[in-house]
Amino acid sequence: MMMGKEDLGLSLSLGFSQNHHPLQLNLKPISSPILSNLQMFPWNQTVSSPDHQNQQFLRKIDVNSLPSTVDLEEETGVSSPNSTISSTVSGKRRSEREGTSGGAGDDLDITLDRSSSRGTSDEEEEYGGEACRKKLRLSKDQSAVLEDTFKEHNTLNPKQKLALAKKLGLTARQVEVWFQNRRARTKLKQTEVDCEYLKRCVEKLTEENQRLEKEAAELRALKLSPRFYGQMSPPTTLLMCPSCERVAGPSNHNQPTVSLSPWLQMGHGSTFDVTRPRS
DNA sequence: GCTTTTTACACCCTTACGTCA
DNA sequence: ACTGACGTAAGGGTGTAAAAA
Repeated sequence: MMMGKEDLGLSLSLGFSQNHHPLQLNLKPISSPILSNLQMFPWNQTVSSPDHQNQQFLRKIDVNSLPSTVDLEEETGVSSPNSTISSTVSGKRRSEREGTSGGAGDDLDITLDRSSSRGTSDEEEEYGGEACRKKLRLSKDQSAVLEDTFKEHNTLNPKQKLALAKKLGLTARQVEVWFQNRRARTKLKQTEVDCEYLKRCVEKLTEENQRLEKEAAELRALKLSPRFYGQMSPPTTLLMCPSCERVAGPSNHNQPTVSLSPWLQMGHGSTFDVTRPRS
């Protein structure tokens, strides 16, 4: 099955160590271990899952059980008294397209308009009685079931969608929309978490950068001081030849000055100053 | 076997409605 | 009662992969 764009989502992992080890940037198509702990649901589950997953799902939701309109009315009456259910909307309905392959969507539409507890003739007149979008407010129970299902799989195949729609007394399109919006909400929250994390990374990197710049300035000052210059031990890190960019081996700490360049031992005739930024 | 068209699905952006402070 | 902010159901556009022609 196809992969959505967000399956290619970029995650960024930066590791900070107490010993100022190099930062690690891991760009990979999955969430970082740190961020994934904050991630509520897996992203890479696809509807192309094996049949056993569908069967497992269908075991929980009885495809053959009719939606309980009585229960639905009770739910909307108790937990969502202001629910206004109408699936009659303008524009091309996806369920119409689905009807060509499944045919069950039409049956599901029957259950909708009856459960409106606030739909009045005034409102029908206000909206012209047709072709105007009236927003459905899902009941708490419906939302809970949808939420539980989403935790199991954040996408549904057509069978699962229809079964869930039947169970909840909704249209397949409504279930589909709910899952789509739910995925969007999850992604948004994850983006916010990632953003916060990256902000903290920037702060730490800024601090680290300032610290290193300060350290470099101190080293430059130290080098310019003749009193300390002669006492300096040769550099033990960042020994890279400026001409060929080869990294030298460990310097000899018995050598008194930096003038004994490891590059000389490597056959180079010149020295370079690791305390001075290369231009 | 290859190309084009169709179909189904997911995502994104946006709109509009319901709720609440 | 009014209003703005916010959450969210739903519409429409677009991209993509698989199936069909």
